[in-house]
Amino acid sequence: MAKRRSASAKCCDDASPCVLPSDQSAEQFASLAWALAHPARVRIVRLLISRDTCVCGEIVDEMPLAQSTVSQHLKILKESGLVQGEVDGPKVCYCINPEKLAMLKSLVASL
Amino acid sequence: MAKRRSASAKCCDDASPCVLPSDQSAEQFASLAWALAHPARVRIVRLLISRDTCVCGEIVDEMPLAQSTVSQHLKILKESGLVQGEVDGPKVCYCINPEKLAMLKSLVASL
DNA sequence: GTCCTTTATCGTTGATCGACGATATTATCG
DNA sequence: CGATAATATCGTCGATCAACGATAAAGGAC
Repeated sequence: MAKRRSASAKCCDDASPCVLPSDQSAEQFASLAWALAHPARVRIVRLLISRDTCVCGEIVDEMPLAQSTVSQHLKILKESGLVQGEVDGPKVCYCINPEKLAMLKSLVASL
Repeated sequence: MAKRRSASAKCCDDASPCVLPSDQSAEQFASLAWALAHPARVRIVRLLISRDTCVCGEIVDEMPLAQSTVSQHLKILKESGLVQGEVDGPKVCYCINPEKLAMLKSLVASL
């Protein structure tokens, strides 16, 4: 949602980036907020922060959701940049991206 | 979205609150994040913070959106508790709810 | 009382979310 | 190479978002 806003006339023409005029920062903010706008994703992020060791499929076990659903949430988190995935054999280890997390904190703190 | 999660089996039965098990805080977090998960709402919140005087329909002028759309966003912000509206004659003045804002900052900072 | 202004609500439409099961993908192991 | 395990992706479905225009509602002004 935060990424590809529907280009509904009036806001932007053809090739323009379609950010609300003069506020690209709001886009960035909303994009990060969006990543955490779902309880499951909040839990995942908290989990990843708490465990320095990047977990992988343990996340699925922690959540009352299907594996595919968790995978989708992870994808969203990855797209937001808050989370990074690293392939480790057949598994994938996820971890927090500290820079993005710091950026989020900074953006919120400077509200 | 943050409020009435679709109750899709498996997660909760009849009258249960349907929070992800043992994490009601994630619900609260997500609810606040959701309020700011749209660039327009980020801009509105920033606007309200910058102007100590609670603005009203000026918000509409600041945004490239229809009046009804802005009103909808304001409704969402009000429901999140981040913003309060106060009737002033025919106009309505909006302002930030400092407590909710503080709560948001606290939740994010303690990530 | 009637107009005008301001804001909220309604109704619609298209797009996206969020959930799931089923299936594809990829890598290790025997 | 074939089987197994771990993830990702696909396809679907119902619900919600986000936008708009049109209309209702409420208060002030003349």
